[in-house]
Amino acid sequence: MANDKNELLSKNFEPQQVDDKWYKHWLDQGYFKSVPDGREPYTIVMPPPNVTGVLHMGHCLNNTIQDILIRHARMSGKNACWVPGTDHASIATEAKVVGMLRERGIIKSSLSRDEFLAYAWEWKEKYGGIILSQLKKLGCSLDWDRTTFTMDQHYYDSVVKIFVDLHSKGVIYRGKRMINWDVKALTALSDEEVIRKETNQKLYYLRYALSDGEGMTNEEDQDAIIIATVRPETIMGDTAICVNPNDERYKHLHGKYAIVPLINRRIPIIADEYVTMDFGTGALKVTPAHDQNDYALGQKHKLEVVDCFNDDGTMSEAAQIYVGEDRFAVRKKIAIELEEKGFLVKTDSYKSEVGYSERTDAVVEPRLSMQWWVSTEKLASPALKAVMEEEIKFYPPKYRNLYRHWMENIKDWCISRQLWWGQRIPAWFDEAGNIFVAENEAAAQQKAKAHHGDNSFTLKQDEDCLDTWFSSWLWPFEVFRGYSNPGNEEINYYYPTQTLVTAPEIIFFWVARMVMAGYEYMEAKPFDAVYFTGIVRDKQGRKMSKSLGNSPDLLALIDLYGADATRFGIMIASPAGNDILFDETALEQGRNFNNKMWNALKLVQMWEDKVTDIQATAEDEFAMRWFANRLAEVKAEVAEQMKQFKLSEALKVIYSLVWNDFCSWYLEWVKPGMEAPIAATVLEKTKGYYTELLLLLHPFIPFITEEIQKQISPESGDLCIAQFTETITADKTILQQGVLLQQVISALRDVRNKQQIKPKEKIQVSLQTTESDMYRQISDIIQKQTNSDSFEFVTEKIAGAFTTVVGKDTFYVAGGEPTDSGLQKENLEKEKAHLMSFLVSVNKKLGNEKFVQNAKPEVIELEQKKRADAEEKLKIIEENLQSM
RNA sequence: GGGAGUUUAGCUCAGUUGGUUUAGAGCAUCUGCCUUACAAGCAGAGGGUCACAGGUUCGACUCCUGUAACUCCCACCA
Repeated sequence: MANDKNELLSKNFEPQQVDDKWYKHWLDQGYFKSVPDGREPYTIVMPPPNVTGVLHMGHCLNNTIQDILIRHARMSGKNACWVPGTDHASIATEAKVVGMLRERGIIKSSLSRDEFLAYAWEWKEKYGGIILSQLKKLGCSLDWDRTTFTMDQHYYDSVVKIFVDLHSKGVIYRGKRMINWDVKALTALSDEEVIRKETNQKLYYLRYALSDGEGMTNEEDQDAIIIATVRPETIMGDTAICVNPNDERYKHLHGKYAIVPLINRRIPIIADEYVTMDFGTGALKVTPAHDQNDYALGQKHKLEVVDCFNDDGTMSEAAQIYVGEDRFAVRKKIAIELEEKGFLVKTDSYKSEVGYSERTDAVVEPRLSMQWWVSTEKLASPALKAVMEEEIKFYPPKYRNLYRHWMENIKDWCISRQLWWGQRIPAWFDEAGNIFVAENEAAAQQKAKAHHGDNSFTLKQDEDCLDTWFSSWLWPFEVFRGYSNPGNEEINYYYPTQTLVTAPEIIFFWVARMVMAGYEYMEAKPFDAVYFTGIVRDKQGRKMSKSLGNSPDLLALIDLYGADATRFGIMIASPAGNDILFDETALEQGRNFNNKMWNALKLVQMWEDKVTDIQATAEDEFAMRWFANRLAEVKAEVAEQMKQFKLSEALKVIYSLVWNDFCSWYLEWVKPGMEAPIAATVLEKTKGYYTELLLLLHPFIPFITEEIQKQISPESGDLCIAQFTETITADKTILQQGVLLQQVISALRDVRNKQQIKPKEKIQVSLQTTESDMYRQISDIIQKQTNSDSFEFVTEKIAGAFTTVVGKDTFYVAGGEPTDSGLQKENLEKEKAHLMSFLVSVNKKLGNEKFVQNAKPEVIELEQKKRADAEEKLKIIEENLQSM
């Protein structure tokens, strides 16, 4: 697969040349396929995107995280299984299909159910797979053979069976209630599908004349009652006016009647404490058909219900006027008419929360209607317990509170939708309105026959279908046919799954319900952990949306930067649960990182031509020992972070290890001179370290790591299925020596900068230290890294040289123009001042009797060491200052 | 109206049970470099009274109380 070793590598990494090649290779090798075996499983079921969807930044984040977890598990000896799929998304898809038909000049109502469904399936086959194929571009290591759709036959059947089962248990029932009605989609919505938005409205003050008992209007104002409403178009549905019984202004009106303007309906004036006296006029028009509260009031006071709207939000016959016109058009018109006829007293501007349909963005109409419901109380209790007792862990844990709050206040779930695309409700009615719930028509017939004792009936199936979430809550087990084929090998092996990665927005829609279904049907949790991603926002923190046009084209980004850079960019700053502010510069950072690694590869490959069997130098040995330990240290750190799902942090740490420790320090330390050879052992070790880095990075940026691995070692196996190596315990001493070396190099380079010594100009370094043995093994590195042509140990100050102190060692740098003693004096004075004030604070601490009494011995010891170190260093600096 | 969360360098965030050389990283900024792996780069530097006010403690970014700002969730004031 890999290029020939001697082939010239391109200047920069070109993802377009390698991404597809490797994805195809991994697929051909079947690396993403999982079958149950002796290994421990690591299972993730992908949150199935809507068939209507196209890949957006949210999917990118979500699936990148899942792929990182899955690849990390695969490389950790686990049997990794990641299941893809799509959701039929009843409302959203039906809306798309209706739209498509409209473009072709077909109206839905002119089609039979079967004809419509044929179009819907056609649409699904054509567009439904796009989003999954886009995930391949991202590098997602999904087990494609397991791809599941929520309307696959086994899945559809399971949904229906579960409906029947819950109905037989009395958990599912039918009831007439106030529901949220979507006038665009013409269906009921669950409470969760309603988005409340603060909306500017007008509050209309309307004058309702008081009735003399004969239904006559009286034109005098004192004989009227004024109400405030934001919905003047519903006055035709008014069946009472309500005031607070304690409201002195209206006490004389209790039991009297008022006249609804325009239609002259006579309605009673009732009293109820529900009404707030200081809102509006303290008098409320009661419209039981169009408001939840009014409905409750109506029930209590046995009021008539007048529904003045049609399904689609136009005025109904019952409204008497404006029949067939849209509710919002009528609102404007009726206000004018009311004003003209003297019923409108005034208007105020007013802000309130209005419910919008999540799917169609239509203003939701509260409506009384017969629907199917899931009683959630019993299902909720084990589901609440599992999260509270951390049998299921949430990352970040703050979402436990949110979950608890919802579960403790859970309401029944409206599951019927007046749509065709979805699982049809398995309930049949006879002419008398008896309901028979059964898996299929034959079974319903049997039930009906048993009920009637003969065949004197015809059955008609409920026209409605089920809420999408009533199918997606089975996802974690039915993708393994855990319900349709209970106890099969796969469900036993893969369930419970390990991690669910999803957005907090669907914690109620989906997460909570999967937990309920898991306990109800598998008698076990669906997953061990839930990782909540944040919301992807734009640079200014706004949500990405089509209307704002701030949602970047993901595929274009992948084309431009490559999949790895895209994954890097989205992951580098997105801790669990935090919203991420998407900024294209992060992708640039990812691309730059790829180039950095690519160039390191080029460097190492150049060394191939310089190999000899010479011995590694002491400096090489030091560099290698240091890097091996540094690598060990980071590996341990990364392992810990992965365990805690700190993916962003892990990536940052590896990034820094590669760029700073490996490229900036290690490679420079072992780099041979221009014409000099390199020891074979050094090259081999270096390639080994590089491979270790690639292993760590592979879950994050799979393509380039696979490519580089093949470049440095064409015979090696594929990184995709490679296993992480064991971690040794890092040696603290060598790590500290490494840090010291870096500090020395930086300090000397700083002197060069401050003295304005040109990079090409050599410097001469002298060192006054008590650790000359240690420095002897790294002196060549220091010289190489600071471009100095001499390095000597001395016992006193070098005249005319620039003095700088690192730790307890004093360096004298000569070279370039004569030293500016003012500058170096200033430098040392600054450091002196810093040490002095530091000493003051340490001394204060150590001088405090209570501190010495109460603090832990190791803390006191540390403070004493701090003091000793600071004093020693201060002494060195003062000596240097004196000799200036 | 109720609940939760956030507030640390210009930006995005780390900071584990209070003590780790008087707060770390990346990006951005500034200075000097086209040094043959890399200018999409290299080297170096600057930048924070840890939102504010109290309290507990020998010691607070870390614990407690209050205040402010922002974010999210839930909720039937027309």
